[in-house]
Amino acid sequence: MSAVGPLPIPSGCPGGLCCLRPEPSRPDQGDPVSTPALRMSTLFLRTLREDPADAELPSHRLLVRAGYIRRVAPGIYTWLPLGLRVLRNVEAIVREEMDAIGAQELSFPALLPKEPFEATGRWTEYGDNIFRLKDRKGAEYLLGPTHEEMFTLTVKDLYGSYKDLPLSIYQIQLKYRDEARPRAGLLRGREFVMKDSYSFDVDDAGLQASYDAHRAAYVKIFDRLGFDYVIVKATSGAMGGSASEEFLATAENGEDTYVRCTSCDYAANVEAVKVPVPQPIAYDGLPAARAEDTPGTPTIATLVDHLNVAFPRQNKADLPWQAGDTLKNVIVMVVHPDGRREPLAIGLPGDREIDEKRLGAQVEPAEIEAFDEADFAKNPALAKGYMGPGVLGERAESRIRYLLDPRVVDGTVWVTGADAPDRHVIGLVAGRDFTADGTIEAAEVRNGDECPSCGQVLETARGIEMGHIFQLGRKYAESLGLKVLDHNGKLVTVIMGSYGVGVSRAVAAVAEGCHDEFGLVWPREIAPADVHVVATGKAEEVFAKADELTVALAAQGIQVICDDRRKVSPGVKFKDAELIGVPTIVIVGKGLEAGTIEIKDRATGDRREVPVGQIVEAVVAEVRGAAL
RNA sequence: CGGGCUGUGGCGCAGCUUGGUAGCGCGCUUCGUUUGGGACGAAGAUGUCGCAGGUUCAAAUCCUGUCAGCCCGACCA
Repeated sequence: MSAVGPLPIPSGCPGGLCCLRPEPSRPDQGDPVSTPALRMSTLFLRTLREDPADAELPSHRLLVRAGYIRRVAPGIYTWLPLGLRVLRNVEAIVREEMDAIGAQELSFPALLPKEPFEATGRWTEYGDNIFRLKDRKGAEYLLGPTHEEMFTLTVKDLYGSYKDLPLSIYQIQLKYRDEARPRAGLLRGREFVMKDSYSFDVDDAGLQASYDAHRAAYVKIFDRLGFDYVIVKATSGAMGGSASEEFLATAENGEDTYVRCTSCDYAANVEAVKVPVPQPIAYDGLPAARAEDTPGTPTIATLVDHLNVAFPRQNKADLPWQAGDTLKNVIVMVVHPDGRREPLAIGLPGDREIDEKRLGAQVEPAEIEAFDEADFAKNPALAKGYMGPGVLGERAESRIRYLLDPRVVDGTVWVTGADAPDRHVIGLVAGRDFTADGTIEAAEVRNGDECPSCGQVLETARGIEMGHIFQLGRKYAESLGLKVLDHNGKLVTVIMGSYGVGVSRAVAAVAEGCHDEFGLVWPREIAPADVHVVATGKAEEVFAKADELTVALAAQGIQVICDDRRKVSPGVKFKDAELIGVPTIVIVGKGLEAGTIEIKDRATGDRREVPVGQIVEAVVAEVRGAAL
């Protein structure tokens, strides 16, 4: 048995703290590369007994408490040694899967000149979200919030022929966005690590192939990251583009709401849900619409109450009037990027609210503002609280564009405003009595809504956006002039795809999904180490054995954290091990007298005693087995 | 940008109503005891009480202003 003393640390490692860089991929020959262990006695780490006051979400709380990250400024964090290891592990997975589909890694600066962003209009469109700065000469720069321009311009710079394509390139880089409200630790920061890749193809078929390859790679990445996720249809947001899917980590605390079908495999971000359009209904023989006095009924609730008192239903006596029988008309102000303001009227069933996110996605890149009292004053045709289709529409008196919820098909019958104070129209038939300028997906999506794919029931859930893939199309290629010569010698605009993974966000998302009351519970592939060896007791023999085991495991290429702290009570060590969340905990202690060492599974709590002589292979099997 | 809350040692907090020596727990240092579930004793170190004005003999405490942070909402990848 070796005496406790200087540890046989592999050469090149000054103190066991040096292995913070991603582990290089192992040589194929199968010769295990020894990995320096982290020793708690010297590890730059301080765990906190209490939760930090400014953290709410479990991921934020635990990452700070367990000593993975420290806040420096709002939305800006330091990666401490353990955290950096996890981050690097996530990066390594992303890198491997991107490389596997032939994407090539490069790295753009985070500090960028403004000119490319002016060329695409985003210097202004991105607004306050850009961190801007000036150099000593007064030239303007920004910290890149995203790098579409750089990717596009660099390809333009170097390539000019269809023979050069297809091409997929990516980077893992820090991004900067001056969030109005950074929150939830790493989940929404102002500085964050993102993998973004772009594909460049000459035609739609090529784009589709590149998209499919990325999609497959993303499935592998998120499978390996080891948390529950869903792939949902999405809108492409400010980036522009068409086909689009998001990878969401399922999480109650997530910021994104999505729906999934309880019967088929349909899933979509609420912003992207398309309402199933009912068949038009024949309206021959329906009674004519009639306007009635409905005093004091400017809201749907007051209107429904009044209807049931003053105009109880005759034909369906057992069905009182409901909010869904009314057609609610709402006006918003659409503000275009050039500052132009245009009112927009939306008609939807009275039992639904406008979902501002869904509406926003429809009018992108324009923004929505309230249509206020002053705006009403400028449009005398509008009777606030009693607006109806009578005056709405581009060819109607108000000249305001009027779009309907897709549920309002021809033949549906409604109660709606009569465009005069205290008056409503009953029995107004869509298609017969009014038409609109089109339809719009702006009504809220609710739990229980009909699935647009199979007609069954949708349920809503929350998630964290982890990845987003979409077919960008020609937007950036056009505005930046990225063209190549095709095989006929003609210039064609390149078609691009855009694919992002929130790398630092993934660390938080995994933590959000993988923890218990005691601390973090990392999936094996991204854990800061494979094994956490805990030496308990004060016997020299215990520390010597823990040391020996640590070295032996490291020699097998296993990453080890060894709690070799003297004068620290076992309770503290156990608590720290559980907080830190390495998947396998090995306890060298009281069992040693009987010749055994304990292996404990962090996730399940299962523990077993293993004879000292078999401990190395038992741990190796545990690690390799679970890691596949 | 709206609403709410909070700024006191590295962390978590009390003290403020009613002005008068800046306190507690954790952590940290030293010594001793302890060592299988966040040990114990003793002795220590660490504070421009967010900042700036004002009132007062005297301000962490009262007044005015200001800045910052967190949470909810809006917005956003």
